[in-house]
Amino acid sequence: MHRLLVAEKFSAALRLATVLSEGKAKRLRADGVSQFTFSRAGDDWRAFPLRGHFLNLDYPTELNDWDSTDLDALIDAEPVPTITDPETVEALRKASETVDEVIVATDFDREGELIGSEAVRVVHEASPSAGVRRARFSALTRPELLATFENLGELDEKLASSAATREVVDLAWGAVLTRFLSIACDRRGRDILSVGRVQTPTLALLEEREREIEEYVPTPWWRVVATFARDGHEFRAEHAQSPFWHRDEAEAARGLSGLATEGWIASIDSDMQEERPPVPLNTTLFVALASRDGFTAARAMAIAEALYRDGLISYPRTDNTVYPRTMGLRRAVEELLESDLAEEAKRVLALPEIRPTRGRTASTDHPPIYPTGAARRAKLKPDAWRVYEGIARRFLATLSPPAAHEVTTVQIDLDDARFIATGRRVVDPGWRQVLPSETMEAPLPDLGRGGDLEVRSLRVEEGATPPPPRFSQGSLVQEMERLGLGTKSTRHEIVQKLYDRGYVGGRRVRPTESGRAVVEALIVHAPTITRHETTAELESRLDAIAQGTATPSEVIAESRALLREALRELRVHGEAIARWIRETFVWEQDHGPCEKCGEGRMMLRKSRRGSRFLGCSNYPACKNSRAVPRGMFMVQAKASEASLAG
DNA sequence: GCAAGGTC
Repeated sequence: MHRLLVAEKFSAALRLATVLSEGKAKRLRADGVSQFTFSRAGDDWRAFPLRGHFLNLDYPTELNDWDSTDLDALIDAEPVPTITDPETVEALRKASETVDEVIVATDFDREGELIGSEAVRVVHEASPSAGVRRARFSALTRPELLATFENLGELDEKLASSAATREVVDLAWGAVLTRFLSIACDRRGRDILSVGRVQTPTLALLEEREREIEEYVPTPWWRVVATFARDGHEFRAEHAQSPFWHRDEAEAARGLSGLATEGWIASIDSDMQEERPPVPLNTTLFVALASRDGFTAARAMAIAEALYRDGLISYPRTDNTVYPRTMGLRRAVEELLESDLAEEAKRVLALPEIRPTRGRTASTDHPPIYPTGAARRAKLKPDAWRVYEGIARRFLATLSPPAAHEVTTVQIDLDDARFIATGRRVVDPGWRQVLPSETMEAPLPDLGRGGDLEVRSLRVEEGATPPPPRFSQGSLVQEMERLGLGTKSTRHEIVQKLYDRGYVGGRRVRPTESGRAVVEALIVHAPTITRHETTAELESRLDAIAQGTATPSEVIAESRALLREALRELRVHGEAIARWIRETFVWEQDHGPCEKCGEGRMMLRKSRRGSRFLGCSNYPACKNSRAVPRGMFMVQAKASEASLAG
């Protein structure tokens, strides 16, 4: 028997081959693809690594001329799969020539099922009678894989066709609306106005937040604050009724404190509080943490991918926040003994038992992100080390005991007013030892059993409630996850895309005027594509396909009807929309008269590489150009080539 | 040249 094992990626093929062969698999390179051969139970096996999807949908060539293609025709057009990775497909075909059985071992999710079913089609071109089975596993651990291969299942063609339906729907909405807006606003080439099922609702979130900020009416507050001292050590206490929402109430409360020069401690209460260690990292949490450290989402993922390829961390694209039971946590900690975090690892190994925390999402994809190899600071670039260190410390923290804090509440009387001070002291750092925080400690001075306190100051502070904050890239990715927009593998790319299109800018993500004009036009005239609920509705129809209660053609027909309606409405208002968006663009791109020729205007342009600069509108007669003023756009490297060596 | 989804 010749069995062919098809994996979604290199690391999975390697792991499958290693486990199933008891470590005896041989690596060979055939037709440009590294593969693994081994024997098992008297059969010849070969593990073949794909590189994700090798097909992509596209419209037939005659529909790819934007000027001559009627968009109604595009809605009803049947897209055709095109091979995007011919080398892999050719190698797979060669590897399939004498195969008796193909075992689909791609990721255990909807896209994995589609990738697998497409791979089976390639296999059957070479070996039409080959049998097909499916290996479903939720972790590449030995026990899990051995159990899976004792009990192989069938390929789920319905699930695969639900993924194929998503492809058709996404392409149709994206292509039709992108072309409509781009053509209407006369924006071609690298300046197209893109629209999509995930990017547009994400932009709408940012637009909505921006509106909330603009329309926000701050509420003023007043706080009555006293500074007390004991033995020369000052601390702050607040009036028990703070904050006050009226100035005179605050002034009256201060008045009641009178002219007292001493405060009297009415009570001191101490309470022990346990701070539980954090949950394991999935992609979204990882991006959120990295974002707090100043990394963009795309840069954080690029570094994580490079660390993964170097064997230093586990697969970085995962929804899971629960370590699989079969994972071997102790081994993973022992691995770190060779790293610059050896001391921290030793502390975990010295614990009587290793009990990991668990998050809410136990999914079937990959384990949470954890370190798989030992790294040293001196061997990595500073950014790569920071990311690695963050992941490794987080991992150790999830295995560490809780931190214990003593929280002290002191009630102080000042004439007829009551003030409250709270302090916080670390009693047992627990996991905080490996993942410290700057705000852990805020102790009060030793107050003994009470008594008098010196009053150093008594004042009214005033301020106002702040508007909701702008999203960071990290909090945006978290919000996308919460709303079901995008996947662990694509959310950071979508955010990056909004920057690349010039729809958003800034370190806190803020829509540009152009981005706002585009999304506002769509909110009014094509709301379907701007709502995150549209994705949820699509998901439920895709589930129906997977369960056999709907067919792909039904769902595609429904989607086409909605798209036709959106296009009709957009066309009715086409001219007004185009004028609105174009005027906004011109206004936003115009950075004043050219200082060189004095005739042209300095306009925001995009270079061939995608970066932005200001160039004279009289180009090529005037070649004046300069950098974009800071803060307008966050210009950033894609960092896809990120290497780790330092 | 359009999307979103995989992975490198």
